[in-house]
Amino acid sequence: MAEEIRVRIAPSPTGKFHIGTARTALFNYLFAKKHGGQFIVRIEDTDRERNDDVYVKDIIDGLLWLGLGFDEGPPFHGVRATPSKVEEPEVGGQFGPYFQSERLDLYKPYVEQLLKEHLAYRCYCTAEELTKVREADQKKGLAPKYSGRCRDLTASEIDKFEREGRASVIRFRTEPRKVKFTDLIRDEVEFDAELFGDFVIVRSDGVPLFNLSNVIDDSLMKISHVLRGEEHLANAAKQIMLAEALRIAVPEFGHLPLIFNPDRTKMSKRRDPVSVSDDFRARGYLPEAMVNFMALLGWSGENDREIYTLSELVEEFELERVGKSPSIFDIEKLKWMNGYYIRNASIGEVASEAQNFITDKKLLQATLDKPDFYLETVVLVRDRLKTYAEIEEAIELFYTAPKYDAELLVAKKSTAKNAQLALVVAAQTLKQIETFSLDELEPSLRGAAASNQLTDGELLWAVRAALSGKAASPGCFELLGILNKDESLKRIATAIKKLKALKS
RNA sequence: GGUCCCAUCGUCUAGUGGCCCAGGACGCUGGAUUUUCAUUCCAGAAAUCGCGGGUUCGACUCCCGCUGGGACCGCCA
Repeated sequence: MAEEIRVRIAPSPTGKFHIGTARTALFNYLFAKKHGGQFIVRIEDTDRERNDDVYVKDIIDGLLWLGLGFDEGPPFHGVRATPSKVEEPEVGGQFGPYFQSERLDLYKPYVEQLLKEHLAYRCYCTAEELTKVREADQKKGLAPKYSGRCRDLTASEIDKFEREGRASVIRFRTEPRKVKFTDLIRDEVEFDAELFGDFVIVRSDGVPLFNLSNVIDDSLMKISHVLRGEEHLANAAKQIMLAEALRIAVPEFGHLPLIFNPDRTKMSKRRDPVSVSDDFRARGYLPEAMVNFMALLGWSGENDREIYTLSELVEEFELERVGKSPSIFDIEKLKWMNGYYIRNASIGEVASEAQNFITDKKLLQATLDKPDFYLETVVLVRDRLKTYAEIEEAIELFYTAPKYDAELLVAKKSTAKNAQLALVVAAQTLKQIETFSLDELEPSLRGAAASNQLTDGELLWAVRAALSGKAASPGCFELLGILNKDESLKRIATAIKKLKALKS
């Protein structure tokens, strides 16, 4: 099989780029690149009511952000989308257009052919009639399927409907048969076509429906493998029937297990973090962590390995190692992985990426004004970050004197009295030191603690708390080193005042 | 209701008849380092492999049934 591997994702722009779509895109990308194939994006925007171009942009931006550049797809330089990070992928392609709404004419001959060969027919039933029947069926516990009322209309009946100006849809004439296929992930799958009934393939406004346009486009675009969510499993059977009727190529299908919430329900737009841009990118997650994490949802490599870059995934990816059972999206593990990637990124990268998450204008300006100082602060906080969004809270103490309660200054096994003593002693000691360096700071303060019957912990906690105003922060000496003499002494003085006030 | 799919620690998963009274990771607990937090390191608890039958000398692994969960059944995709 020297056939070229060509895969696609076919999102419909009816919402923000969904994490499930992203995972599907990832697996398609990995599969294609592993085999030297092409990854294609086709926007299925035939549902005029629900489409919006802002979603097209969101989807394409998201793909590029994740690093999933595509070989063919819609243009993103124009109005419909803009590129973000990543090297610009080749866009457009010889099988365009890549917006389904621009391909409507392409479907016409196929529909005509189906009609002519009586493999499809016009149905004049109104939507109301059908809903009524469907609801009645469901109540009776019957499988809801089309009755076939318009299946064998006579010429005069058709004539009559047409003269009445009745709208019509086009239905595919489903023959009683079994549709069998070998799914790349689920192996042998079989459906009884009779259960589908004669499904609609063209709407009354002449726009082809998903199953039809999808299968025609896949054929026209020479798609070799279709990897998509499990919710499409039954569609595969319909599409195979359609493709056979149309005498066009049928791609290989592979249906990926779905991703669920912790409560085992499908992730929903309304309550769950599913938007790649809003819920992950904007919250300070790294694309590398997202990719790595998503890959492990349903796929696993060998040797218990957990950490993979995109290109390593391309290298290791095997469709055979994709599981069949649905997985739950565990945000805790994502957070861990995100933190891992932050810790392993360079200081420079963390600094510049995290900077985008500083919302306070003055703080942001301060980091911009003194980039070297900002870099130093990042060195101190980087290992504590789980997401970039935490940067602001982590570094603000380096820029403004903190607000806190006096109680904070007292170490766990210490007393307010000792805390005050510690601060006074520390201040005296620090005043003697000209330039704050770790080498000098540490022995001096420890010595000061010892000679005043204070434990290291009591003294260092008090000083650290005075400097940071937080129960958790970088270390005492690091803080002193970066805040420097004047600011440190000032904060310690404030702390001493607080303690005095506490007593009275 | 019908059809189809799925089923190993709380979660992501390894495991393709004996190496598994089940391995890794997240999370959790304890410890070490340490001035706090985080990092790092070490240790631990955590799955009678959904249940019941088979097949086999031997089953997490194969077969059947059951149960549970999910998806789909639109003039959405």
